[in-house]
Amino acid sequence: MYVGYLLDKDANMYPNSVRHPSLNLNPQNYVPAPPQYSDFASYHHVPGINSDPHHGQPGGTWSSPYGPTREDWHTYGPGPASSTTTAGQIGFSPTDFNPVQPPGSGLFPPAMNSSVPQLSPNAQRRNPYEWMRRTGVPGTNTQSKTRTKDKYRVVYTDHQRLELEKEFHYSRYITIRRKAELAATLSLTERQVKIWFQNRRAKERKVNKKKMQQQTQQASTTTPTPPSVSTTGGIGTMCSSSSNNSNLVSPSTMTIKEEYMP
DNA sequence: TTGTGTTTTACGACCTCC
DNA sequence: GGAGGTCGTAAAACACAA
Repeated sequence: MYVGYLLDKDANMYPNSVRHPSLNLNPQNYVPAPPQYSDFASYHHVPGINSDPHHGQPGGTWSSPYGPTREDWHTYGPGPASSTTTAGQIGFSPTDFNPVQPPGSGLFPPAMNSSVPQLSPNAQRRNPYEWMRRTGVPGTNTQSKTRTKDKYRVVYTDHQRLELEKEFHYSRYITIRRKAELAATLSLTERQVKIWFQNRRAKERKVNKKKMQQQTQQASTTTPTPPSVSTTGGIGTMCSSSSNNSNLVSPSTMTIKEEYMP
């Protein structure tokens, strides 16, 4: 999966970046992260994308109320803290995708160099140039129209997807305010951000459903009695601003790595 | 190279909430 | 009534086996 590829690729990208505590924490916008999201406690937001006042918080540490740090997730390593970005120039450079920045490589990421190993499993089968071919040069933010009739759908850039994923990991439901911010910084429309989150939740539900089916299948074949479904962090514990989330399935039974396993 | 299955954007229908 | 939720689906983009 691409995102896994992206996250792997960005393994050392975001070391000390923090999320501004005021971002979603105002009374009406704050979406209390469910316990299962404690996995993302160490999720760090991109400082580079945060030219907006909500992401600034220089040097601060977002003391997450969401539980202990997860080692799977703190692999966001040192990353560029570009603070001079504007919408469309989202503090992004090709080097952002590479934890190791060889000196002198200005325009192209180390992935372009054969000496730098690919970090993700997908990368082994992906052409290192593919991210360029598919989405154009990052930073120019040229989205590829995929149809002659102007647009059927665009393919989001790796960076756009990465940031959206990170936001999603922070909260399954994006606030209006944050949606506007993300849309601005990623050069997307708010509608696109909204729909992306909708699709992303649908994807998660699909994955969880699949896992549940596998688990029940396993249980039925291994044990004579059906296993009791744990309610702690299980189904229906998803907490969100949405009033209609009872059918959501908690991802707590899976790790990040599981979810983004290629 | 090609056929096929999966994933990713995008939309419409419908529902709930304010 | 508008905004945003899920659900289902279309179609491009993509991965991969044959």
